[in-house]
Amino acid sequence: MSTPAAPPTWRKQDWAYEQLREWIIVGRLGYGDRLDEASLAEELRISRIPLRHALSRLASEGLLIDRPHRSLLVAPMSREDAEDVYAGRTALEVLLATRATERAGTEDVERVRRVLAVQTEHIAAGRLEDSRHDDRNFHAAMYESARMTSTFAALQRLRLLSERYIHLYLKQPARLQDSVQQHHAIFDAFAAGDGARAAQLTERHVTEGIEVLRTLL
Amino acid sequence: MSTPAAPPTWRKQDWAYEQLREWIIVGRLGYGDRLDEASLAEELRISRIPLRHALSRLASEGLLIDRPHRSLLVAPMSREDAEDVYAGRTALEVLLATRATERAGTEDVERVRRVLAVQTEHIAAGRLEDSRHDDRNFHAAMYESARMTSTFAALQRLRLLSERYIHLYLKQPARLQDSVQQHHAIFDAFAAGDGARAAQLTERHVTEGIEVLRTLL
DNA sequence: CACCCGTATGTTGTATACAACATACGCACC
DNA sequence: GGTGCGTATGTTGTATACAACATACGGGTG
Repeated sequence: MSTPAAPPTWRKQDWAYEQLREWIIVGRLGYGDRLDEASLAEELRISRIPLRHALSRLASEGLLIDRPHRSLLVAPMSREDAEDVYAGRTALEVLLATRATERAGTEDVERVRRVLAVQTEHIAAGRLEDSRHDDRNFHAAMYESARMTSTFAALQRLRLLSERYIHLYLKQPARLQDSVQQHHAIFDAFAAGDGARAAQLTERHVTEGIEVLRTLL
Repeated sequence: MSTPAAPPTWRKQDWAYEQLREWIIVGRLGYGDRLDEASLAEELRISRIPLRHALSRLASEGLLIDRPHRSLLVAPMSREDAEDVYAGRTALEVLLATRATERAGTEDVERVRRVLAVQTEHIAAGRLEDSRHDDRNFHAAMYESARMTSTFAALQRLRLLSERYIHLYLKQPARLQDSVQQHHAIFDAFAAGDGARAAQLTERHVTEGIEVLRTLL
């Protein structure tokens, strides 16, 4: 078993959280798996205390189901859940794209431009493994301009839940090309200050995601 | 200090979570207050371990700010934050009201009717202290029909953040009358299967909340 | 043979003890 | 007198040990 030997630079609880989150997203931990605290703690080379912090955070974010006095469960995936998550995302992303465009200053536009340039480079270099990260970065950089930290946090919750689904299809290079092209289109509307168009393109961007998923679930 | 002496029926971490959440909502714990784990644990008559679970959950839900190796902070309130939270709520509640109405069966309508009846009784009996609870129950009962658990959870995050603001004005009996009247109107549209109208009334319901807040912040 | 209850086993929940880190203070040096 | 570093203090982070609860198994009883 490929237990990461690297000791954490920060708090173990944060490190464990990110590790477990990744395992859940890529399916190393799936629905029905037994989440035994002692075994997990041993595998991660930490004690149960920081592990429990990580688990409790994942539970409050919806990736795990908390059942008092019983083992935690990895939340099941389903087509209904994907539809649910994507519908919620659409509502919030449309709002955030609109406000972000309305409120963006020149430094905001530059920030998003830089993030998009990085993603474009990664695609050109064929670095598929960064795609989920780059995608998240682009939207985060853009929505930062909206100055809506609470709404953005609510969106982040839904985005996190959708990452397991995104993982299902983002390995296909063609999808990455589509995605980055759409990002460029959204960015153009954003930079031009056309909020309605940025929102419309964002809605379409999210919608295409669920459409692809419908063919896979 | 009125430390509740009642021992928890369930896990202490859950009890502490609810206790602290309430203290934050009603302002007994406010921005700038020192959240010292040892003192809080002593006050709640529990050890630091369950307390830390409660704190970490509140932090991941946005009521507290987590700064590694430093005391947690109660998240500040501001007019900008209220605008943010209410804008996000509007987007999600409109979506949920629409879907709830579309998907509701007769048993769903009956459930919401019962909840609304309870609230109406409480108002008539002058039990103001239940108002926040009843308000939450009504919307939860209705949105349950939407069968969108993830989107609903994202909304709950925003609703939780708004409860501190709601607390500012919900003590006024006149507001309660308005609120329950609006609930009846929303319920009528919901029961009639008129999703567009239910959504419109819901949007107005939320909007009135932020409008009242603008006069107070 | 079916059902129920007591017990054994294992897992989660909590407390206590210790280690690591951050901050503030004071002393020395410039 | 001001600045910087070392140390003291206090708080958070983690580990270990124990208690409480849930489940599964087995013996007893109808």
